[in-house]
Amino acid sequence: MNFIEELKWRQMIHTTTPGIDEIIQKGGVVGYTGFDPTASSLHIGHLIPIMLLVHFQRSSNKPIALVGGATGMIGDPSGKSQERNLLSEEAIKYNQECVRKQLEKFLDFSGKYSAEIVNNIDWFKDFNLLDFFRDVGKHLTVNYMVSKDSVKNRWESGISFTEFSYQLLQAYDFYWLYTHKNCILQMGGSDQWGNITSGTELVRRKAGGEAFALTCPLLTKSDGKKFGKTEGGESVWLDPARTSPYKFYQYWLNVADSDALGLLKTFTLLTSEEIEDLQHTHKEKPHERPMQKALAKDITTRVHSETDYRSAVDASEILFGKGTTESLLKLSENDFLSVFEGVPQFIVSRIELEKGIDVIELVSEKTSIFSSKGEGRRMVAQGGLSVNKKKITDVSAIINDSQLIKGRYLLFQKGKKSYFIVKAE
RNA sequence: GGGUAGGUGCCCGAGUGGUUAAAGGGGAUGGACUGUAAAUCCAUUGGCAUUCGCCUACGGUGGUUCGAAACCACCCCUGCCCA
Repeated sequence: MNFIEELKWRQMIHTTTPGIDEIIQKGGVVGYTGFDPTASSLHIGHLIPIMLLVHFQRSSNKPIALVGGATGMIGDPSGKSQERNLLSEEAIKYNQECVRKQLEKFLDFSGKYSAEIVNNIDWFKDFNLLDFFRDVGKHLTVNYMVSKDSVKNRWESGISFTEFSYQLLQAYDFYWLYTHKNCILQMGGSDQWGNITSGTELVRRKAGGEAFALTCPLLTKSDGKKFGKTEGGESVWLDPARTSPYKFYQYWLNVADSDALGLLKTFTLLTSEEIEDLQHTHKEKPHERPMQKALAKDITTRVHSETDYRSAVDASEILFGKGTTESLLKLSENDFLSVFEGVPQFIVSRIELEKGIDVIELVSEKTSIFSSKGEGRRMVAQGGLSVNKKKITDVSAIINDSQLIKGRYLLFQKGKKSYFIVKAE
């Protein structure tokens, strides 16, 4: 399989430096991509460069994932409209360890083209300032650096010397990998073009060698919203502690039809035939959303696990399928808890519940499912509240302990999608 | 420092003495439709009581008035222009 051809049909190429096709043809190339440890987990936006590495390795090349322990301390100005706060050294150390573990899930660390993870702190920590200026700074002019979009875009609002120097560090990474690991290709998002070419330039001037750049397009959603954010605006993380596998699965399942094709190409390893089949099926039965289902299945399985995928599907069935009060009552306590994991919980006194509590009071005073009694009353009257999957329409209904699931839980729904658990204690 | 325009509900924005809890739009939430989509349509969007009603609200503090978000005074803040 040819790397460039593969990326082409997947529409994952934005720009490349000339001559890359011929170099890659021969195979056995070493290439890398960088990840800054700005958080303790990668999010789905990072999956794009990860997929670049995956395809790279699958087409018989050696991928290197660089964790930016050093560059993460500086902050990349690319795509950022303002100067950012620096993270503490400990935070970065912790983050880079977490990031490293996540990367290990995607790449093959055995065989001829075994992947490698490096950390640029290793070559920067003992690099003193004067040496850096003499050995690196001397090779690139400020004029050249200023002409980069990442710097230009900040010209009016201001950019610190620290962030300005970022591209030199990244350029040096490339140079270091070129000289120590024989790495000749750097990949990244299209916003990285400037930083990457600073690297190829440094390799050319300082080592007289030729290095290559490949960037992929930044993803946009058809509705114009930012890719990788939930409706609520929070990022979709790879770390199950931050974004539960269920939510993760749901994110992909809910992508718009118009986005699904591109996402399938970018994020899954399905072949073009398989993807075409899915498109056909989708055209015939759009309501079944085969593209989204395949997308969600593939990614959830690879990022989490088969088991996580299964339980996400099960949970979705109960939450959104024809789940009824009966199927709800059939769940074991453990299944119940795992299906509703991450759902906001409220605790209500069992004694009060035995006496019976007015729905409106329970929903707006004992808990904050609704923000006021007025709102609660309104919503109930409009059919916006269900208890244990049954709609409540009577404003004066009384909730008591006989309705508890497993003798302990009440499942409230605001509308169709928002769930709340009330626990009796 | 001088001049000028302005500060209204989650946001934008109308309103310039009384049927104004405050037009309109956006957003948000709920409902219908549906595919857990998009589009569309309907409803709700200060709090309490829900039955008349009561309370809190239009930058802040006082004042004029039977009555003010609107008029006056002072103060605070923001935009723009000039030095």
